[in-house]
Amino acid sequence: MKPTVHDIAREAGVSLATVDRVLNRRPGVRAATRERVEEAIDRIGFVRDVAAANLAKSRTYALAFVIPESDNSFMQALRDEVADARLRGALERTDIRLIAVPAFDEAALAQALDALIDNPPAGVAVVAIDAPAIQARMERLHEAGVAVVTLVSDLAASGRDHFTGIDNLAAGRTAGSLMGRFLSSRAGAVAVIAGSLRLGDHRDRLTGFSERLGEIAPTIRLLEVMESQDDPARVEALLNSAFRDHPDMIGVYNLGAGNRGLVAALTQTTGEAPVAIAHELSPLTRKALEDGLIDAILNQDPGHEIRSAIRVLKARADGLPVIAAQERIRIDIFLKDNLP
Amino acid sequence: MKPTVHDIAREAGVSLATVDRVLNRRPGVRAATRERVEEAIDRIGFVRDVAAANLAKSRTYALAFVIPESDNSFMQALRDEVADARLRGALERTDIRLIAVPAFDEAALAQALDALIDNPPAGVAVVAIDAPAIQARMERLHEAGVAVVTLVSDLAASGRDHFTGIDNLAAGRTAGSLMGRFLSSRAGAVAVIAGSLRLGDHRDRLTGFSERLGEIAPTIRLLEVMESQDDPARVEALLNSAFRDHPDMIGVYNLGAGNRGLVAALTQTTGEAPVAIAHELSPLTRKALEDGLIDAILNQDPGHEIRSAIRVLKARADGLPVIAAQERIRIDIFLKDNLP
DNA sequence: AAGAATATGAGGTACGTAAATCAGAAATTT
DNA sequence: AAATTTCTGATTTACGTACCTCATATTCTT
Repeated sequence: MKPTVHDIAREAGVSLATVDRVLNRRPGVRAATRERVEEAIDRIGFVRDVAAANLAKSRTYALAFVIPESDNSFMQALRDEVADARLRGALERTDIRLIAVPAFDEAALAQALDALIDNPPAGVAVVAIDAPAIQARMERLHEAGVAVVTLVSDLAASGRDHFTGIDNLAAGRTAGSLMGRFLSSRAGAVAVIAGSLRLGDHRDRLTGFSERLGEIAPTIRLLEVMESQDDPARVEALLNSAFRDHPDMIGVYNLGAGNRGLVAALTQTTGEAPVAIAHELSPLTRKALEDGLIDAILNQDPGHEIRSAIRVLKARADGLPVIAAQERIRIDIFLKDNLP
Repeated sequence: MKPTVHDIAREAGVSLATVDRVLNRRPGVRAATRERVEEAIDRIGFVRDVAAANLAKSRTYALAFVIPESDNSFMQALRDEVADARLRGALERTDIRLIAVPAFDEAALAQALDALIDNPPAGVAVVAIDAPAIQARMERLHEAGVAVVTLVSDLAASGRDHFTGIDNLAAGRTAGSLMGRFLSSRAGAVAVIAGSLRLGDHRDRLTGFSERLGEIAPTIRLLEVMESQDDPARVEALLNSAFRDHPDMIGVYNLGAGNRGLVAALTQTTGEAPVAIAHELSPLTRKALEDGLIDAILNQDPGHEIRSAIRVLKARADGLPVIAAQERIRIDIFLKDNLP
């Protein structure tokens, strides 16, 4: 039979109250007694029954998710996943609030965080803009005992407890590998479009891509990176002019959002189709993959990210350790053949 | 506040006992009353608190995993994951038994299943051999009210409730895509090694691979498939002779186990390295990826599979529906750049 | 209409933990 | 040695559900 708190008490020769004090780090236990209890816990292999504990605590974890209200499908999916998690809240004893803030708007984000500082939940997950004002607020939350997680895009250095998102340098390298191998030994130019190089994740992807492509396909000429602000129209315009200016363009990597523009530009190309690689699986990119317009999609699963963030926030709120390996978000590669 | 059974009782104007009878399908409730209660449940949006329910039931789910005792790293990993899940059992209220049976041994598997029929757990997960004797036993278990899941390798048609594993046809196509694209427009031969074509998953992979490679790279000459019985030594021998017999061999796909033999054979090749694709990430294949010996690894995550199987078995044991989308096992593609 | 059968109500205990109270013991200070 | 502070024990209630018993109400049989 699974050992219970009563077994600890008996085993350590103390009362239930003392066991409770030790288990829940309440004061009023001499060091010697505490050790006796902990030793008994180890000896009989007691594991707290989380279900019963939560039931007794009737604890709910108040969590807040701060996510930009961009209309790109990835952020949309992220918000949808939060909404889903919100519905599951009753079962998981979470009370989740979704706070949508204007995208790229540092002031609005800062304001949202200030509101959270005034009325702090147990944990906060933020798709952060890497700016001092934001970092300062993250640290303030952290110091107030709030569990803090950055989502998708990390801060350079911050009071965050954890980053939930992919390794964007590795993602860029992966894109570089695929581009290089798909192009094989062909010679020509490759265009790269970023949303904004002020975003840490976009910078990392660019770095990784350039490095790896250089290693694997030195004959390729990498065009200067273009910035789209994640705007599909701009992506399309930039690409169209690039195709015009560089007739030998044989590859495109869109490392940001705005894939609608990528697909539009690719549809218009004539002659041999360029190799196209982009990020984030959506109905649009899925169809483009199936149609052969796009050759590979790198993806981070928004559902995984939200669920991981929730697990981490709950664990941190309880002062429990996080199993890093379990919370690593994978870089998925999708071809038309392994679509989920 | 989350509604409880008491709220249902009040709302439906019945006693707690009646609510309990309705919730747990106990007899002794008139149809009209039952409807009143169910209507109240819907109206107030009651969701049973699973944690409290399990606590009250002090229910544990007795589950059995039947897995071949092959020494290849994937089956090893699968068994390790079961062992891990076993340790978590106290928390998740599962009592998991791992039954290792000799690989490829139909009689031993049948015997193991017979033992389970005599002393049926709540759920069984089996890495099944596709044979009538096995199917019959699966159906017998199913009819005895045991939740039944096939693991990794599915049966053609069976009384199973669910298949936990990847779509192997899609996996084969994915391998075909990668092989075709990595080889680009080169001409030459590609070798395929299977474990045994009597295994459904290996057959599917082969079919997918051949189809897709034919579509994408018609200039490639596909050598006749070789069978290794998942034995590394045989894989190596087969490959060595293939390299000798076909000097234009530019690609290898090992769709079964025995990657140690693949790596050994690849290490000995001279001249331009062939494109190599294999299944299952392990320390060995990981290193081969990093060293550039292997170009891509397709992977199914054993941890995901075991956890998914447990979720499905628990849900089935409770008569709850399974969210198919959530239980789909993905085909992971790993290059040296996106290793986890 | 009496008896039998079936529905329902009322109330309790249990699951394993949290959290509180209060009394008494032990250690520390004065 | 007395007063104070710090530990510890004993006991209780609560969380939401399951499951049991017993009593009473309602319906069905004959």
